[in-house]
Amino acid sequence: MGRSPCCEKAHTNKGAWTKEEDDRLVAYIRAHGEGCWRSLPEAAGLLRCGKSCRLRWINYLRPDLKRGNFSGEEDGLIIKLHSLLGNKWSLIAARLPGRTDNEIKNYWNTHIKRKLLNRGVDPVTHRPFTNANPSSSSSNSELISSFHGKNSSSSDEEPSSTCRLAKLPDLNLELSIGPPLPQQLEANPMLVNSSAEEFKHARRIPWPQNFELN
DNA sequence: AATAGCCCCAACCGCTTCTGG
DNA sequence: TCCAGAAGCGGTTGGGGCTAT
Repeated sequence: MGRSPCCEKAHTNKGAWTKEEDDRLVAYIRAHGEGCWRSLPEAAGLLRCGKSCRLRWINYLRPDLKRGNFSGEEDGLIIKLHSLLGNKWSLIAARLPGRTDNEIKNYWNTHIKRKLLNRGVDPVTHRPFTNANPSSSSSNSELISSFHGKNSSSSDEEPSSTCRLAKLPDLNLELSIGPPLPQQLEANPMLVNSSAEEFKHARRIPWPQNFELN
């Protein structure tokens, strides 16, 4: 019937991680690298399930994490990417060096969603609500909303990704593995820290067939 | 000073997808 | 090609901290 549990729950800790557990996990990964999460807890001497270890490492302990507030630039990027990708947090995180999918998801739900609502923009569709004030200046969300408006002729159907990209020329979705081109770096400094490593987590989302990157 | 309500975020859960045999 | 196990993803929740009353 149900799926077997990912680990032997009777013998695992749950809840907040202690300093000692963090230290053990970091020490183990420093020594052995990220490997088999399922066997890691036992090997590292942790009474946690592998999933929990993976999450703790990815979301909190990784040395390349950027802590602290999101910049305005990151804000705008998240909104744009969300308008294109929806709740594909791992894909969005892949475009924001040092940020995790969980962090972006939380930030979206607690800050950006509210911000868009205050502007009269539906955070799900990125379209203005019918009673939205059309007179304000062109913020990112409004740029996106106005684009959606032009393409929403018949139904709730989402426009194709290629179509969306064509309308958002300032958004670089260079999602192939490899260093960005010099002209791409010049156009978007956010790409400086991008690497194949960032796309490890994004590899499983299939792109639309006609998805043009350049 | 006490406490009720709210906000934020770390962590969990269940499902999907990938991979190797 | 199929299947089982492992990894990854996104939605949801619990609880600690902050603020208002």
